[in-house]
Amino acid sequence: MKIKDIAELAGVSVATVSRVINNSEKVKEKTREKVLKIIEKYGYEPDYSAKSLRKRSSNLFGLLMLRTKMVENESYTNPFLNGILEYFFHNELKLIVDSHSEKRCVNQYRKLIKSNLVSGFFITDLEDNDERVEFLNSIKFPFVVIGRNNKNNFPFVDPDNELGGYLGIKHLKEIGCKNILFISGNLGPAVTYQRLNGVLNAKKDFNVNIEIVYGDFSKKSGYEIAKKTNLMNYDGIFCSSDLMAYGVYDYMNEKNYFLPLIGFDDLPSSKILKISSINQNIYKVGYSAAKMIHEISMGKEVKNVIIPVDISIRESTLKFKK
Amino acid sequence: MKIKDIAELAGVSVATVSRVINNSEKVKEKTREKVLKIIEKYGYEPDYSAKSLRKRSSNLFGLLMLRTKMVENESYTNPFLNGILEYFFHNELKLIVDSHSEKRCVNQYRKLIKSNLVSGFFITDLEDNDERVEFLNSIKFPFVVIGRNNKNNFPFVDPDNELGGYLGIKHLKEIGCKNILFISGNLGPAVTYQRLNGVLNAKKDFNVNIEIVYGDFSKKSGYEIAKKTNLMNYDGIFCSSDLMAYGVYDYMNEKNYFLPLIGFDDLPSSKILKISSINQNIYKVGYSAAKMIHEISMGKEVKNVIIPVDISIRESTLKFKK
DNA sequence: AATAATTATGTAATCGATTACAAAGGGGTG
DNA sequence: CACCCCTTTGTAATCGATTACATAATTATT
Repeated sequence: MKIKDIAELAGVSVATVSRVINNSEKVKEKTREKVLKIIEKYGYEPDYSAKSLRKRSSNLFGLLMLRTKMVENESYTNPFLNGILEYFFHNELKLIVDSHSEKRCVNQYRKLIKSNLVSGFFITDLEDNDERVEFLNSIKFPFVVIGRNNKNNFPFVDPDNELGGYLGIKHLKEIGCKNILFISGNLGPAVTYQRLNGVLNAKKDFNVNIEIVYGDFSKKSGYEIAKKTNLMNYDGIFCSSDLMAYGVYDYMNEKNYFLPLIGFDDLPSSKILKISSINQNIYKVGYSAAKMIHEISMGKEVKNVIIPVDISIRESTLKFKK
Repeated sequence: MKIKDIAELAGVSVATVSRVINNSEKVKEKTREKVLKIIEKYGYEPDYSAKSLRKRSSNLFGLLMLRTKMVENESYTNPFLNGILEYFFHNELKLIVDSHSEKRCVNQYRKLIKSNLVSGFFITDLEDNDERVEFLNSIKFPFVVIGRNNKNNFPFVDPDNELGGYLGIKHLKEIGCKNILFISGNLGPAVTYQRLNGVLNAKKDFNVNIEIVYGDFSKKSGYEIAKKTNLMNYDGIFCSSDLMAYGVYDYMNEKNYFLPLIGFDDLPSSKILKISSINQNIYKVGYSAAKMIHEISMGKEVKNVIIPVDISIRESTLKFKK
């Protein structure tokens, strides 16, 4: 069933049918109804390829994720996808999901662009020394980066990690902590600095003592830091990742000695372990990114978006509330 | 840059270029090299729409997920996607991910088909009273169902839930349990029966006492069952979902009274809580489903696939080992 | 060397939509 | 009724690939 068939059945030309489908030009109301009836009756849908070929544009967008990160950051993917899909669904856009390995992935992007398969794409897990940086600088094609990238001027959506750091300390202060251990991630990723900044701002605002040590975001590093630190010196612990908080939690469980504990990321497990955590609103990140790539692809000017974060307060801190 | 440009630059006709690209017919080696050099030089990629329009087929496949389920079964999505993407990546296929709400989703599938956008799709979370069942019976279009559906004869991929039930009991027996409480999911979903069957088979084989009670897969129901049951009567607990196991775990923590505990699904949190669980190998489910839809779309005969499951043994049972 | 057989290449139709341009239809006015 | 203007509709070119068929080039056969 193609446009020609519909045209014949309705006794009009293909141009008229096309006009009805696309609301492009004025069509007499009577004709429109006649055509719509036939379309409805036969459940006609325009051929996707023909349409994009002729229009020289598609409503497909690409999301290429690093395979390793996809597995590591498992709990990021789902809300992020959900956010994108929510926006896409309401705007009749479609998402192509693909994975790529660390190396030689630029070719995948290049292919996507050159074959006119997508009208834009999302970039995740971009690091400064990434081969994609040079590539992204060289193309004139719509894309949105998830996560800030200090060195470049790419359009981005990013959770407000700084606010997250701030909120964590604020909450600890509120339940009465005065000597806080902040377990930061390793210096390198942008989020490390952002979270740290928030913590330092809060330190000023709330006048608390904060000791800073550095892990590497992993559970293991959290555990080991807890082990080699004299926890007696502190009355609250804030970790720059949930995984590190889980490590600390494990250690505290072993020693049966508990301090107020906050993580960062609000992974599903934190709910189950009842550990307070900073929630990054990844769903909204996805939604905003989707909106952004859509607008960019239509040639609109866009502003970068910083998504506010929340704190999910649970027993790990609540039970210490004075 | 289109095929005509390449043809002119290489001094051949478009047909020849097309032949080189598709390895379709014999092309003189010298000509091939000449053409490939130009293609390489200019980074030419065939236009995707033009290709699919002419070929009347695409290498896109669709995955429509229920929004509610996507959020609920968060930890399912990622390994499942990963499995699909792994296969797709190596076979140059692309995945379109879309979401749909409970109602009126059949139209989305119909649209996908009629617009020739995809060459097949995955069906997830299919229930017996689903409006999609009738639809799927009515179409002649490639699809694969994830999860068995007893009433229909659709091609499917499914984890071996029965084996999972069996392995759980087997393990409890091995660490010395003789009176086991099995907390089943509610009667309804196919998995409930499958897991239950495995449990009953194991009961016969291993000669243990098993009491069966019914929850609804949720954490809350696990907690409440634990609360109203006299746990003293048992020396081991096997839950038909990790969430229920978490509920039981919570209760045991409160009472500081512990029994060997196994969950089902092996959610990420189980690793952190160190609760033994049945691992469904969702990654492999995805991979197999991808392979299957690919083969179906090429007209091959396929056999349904049942993916073996494992048991992840952790402290929740290990520490009771005699 | 002439012819047949085989291989390599080119020409042009085709996939199913959109849209520029042309043409027809309809209404109002003097 | 003739003329003009505006609305509505139709014709045909076009997007960029694939491929049936025709033809040219090459090799093999006698």
